[in-house]
Amino acid sequence: MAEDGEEIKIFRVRTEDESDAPSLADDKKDVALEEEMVMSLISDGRSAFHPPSTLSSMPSPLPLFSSAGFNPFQQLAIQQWQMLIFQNQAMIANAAANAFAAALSPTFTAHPMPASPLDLFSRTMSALSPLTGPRVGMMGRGLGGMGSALPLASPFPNLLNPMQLMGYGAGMAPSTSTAATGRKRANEKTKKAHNEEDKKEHIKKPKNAFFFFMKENRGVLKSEEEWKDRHSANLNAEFGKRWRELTDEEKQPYYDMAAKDKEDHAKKYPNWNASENYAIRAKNKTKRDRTSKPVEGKKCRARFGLDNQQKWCKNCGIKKKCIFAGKGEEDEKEEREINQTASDSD
DNA sequence: GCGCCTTTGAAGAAG
DNA sequence: CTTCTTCAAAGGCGC
Repeated sequence: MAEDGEEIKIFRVRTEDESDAPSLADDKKDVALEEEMVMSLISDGRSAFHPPSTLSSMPSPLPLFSSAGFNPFQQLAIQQWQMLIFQNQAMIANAAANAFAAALSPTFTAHPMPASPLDLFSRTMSALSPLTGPRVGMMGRGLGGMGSALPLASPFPNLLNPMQLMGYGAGMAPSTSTAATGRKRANEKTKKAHNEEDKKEHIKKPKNAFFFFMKENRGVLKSEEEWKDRHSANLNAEFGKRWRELTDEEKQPYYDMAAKDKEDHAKKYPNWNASENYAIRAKNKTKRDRTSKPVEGKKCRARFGLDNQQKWCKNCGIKKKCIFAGKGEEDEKEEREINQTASDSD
């Protein structure tokens, strides 16, 4: 538990109760409009990023993010996302408001103001992530006093975002990366994918709730000064701590994501079995012995020795059956020896 | 290039 | 049925 003065930062999700009720109807209208746009985007069945007539007649979007240097598919995705974002300035403003609230809130230090258009773009991408759904995700904390932040519904449930195309997971954004770094990572990923195509397809396990929690909040934790340069293992330990501090209700959205992931996985790979992955790495891996406890299961005499009888269990102390040991012939013989030694010394 | 670290939860294997 | 083991993710580090 928290010590005096120690601040516990827990990644909580916003519930509907916390959202801004008066704006709900407007938001629903916006979402419906945007869903219609998205449906028109994907209706030709060829590309989710095919420009619909309504968008192609729009004025040029703001130059939020240069798509120069990316491959044509990524460029198209970026440009079209910019168009969508251009139409969703309320959301962008909301992202900025959230970030501003975060900067002002004494209990929330994770999110300073967007440092650049790219930063703002990245955050918006994160907020619109299909994975994030109707939740605020990384911006869910520290908004208590604002009241003006709009709920960030995800209007594009079927749309990939450019960050994912560039190799970043949903909810993640290259906070300080340059476009060149993004390209490098994308190329590495592509190269790796090609190599893996040669081998048998490796179907990964669906993620559990805790992994969704980590995935969604890793960027947030890493933006905190204390955790900025820490090793992943340290971060994960912290995630474990924060996860345990969440209530069941707060964990529920992550369990829902895991259930959805499991369901999708089962649909996609109906014949897949988790054990298919078991031997892939294990055969090259020295098995870590996590169970070996040197003298576990033996009697107190063997565990602690005759010189440490004060550590023996109650039963051993009164020459009865040891509560730790399994009893076999050897044990009985050993016990007889103890008894004999004890009576000899009397 | 690959295992380790570190977490939780799901699932399969083993007892 | 219970317990144990593996693997999902992340990314720096060491061999």
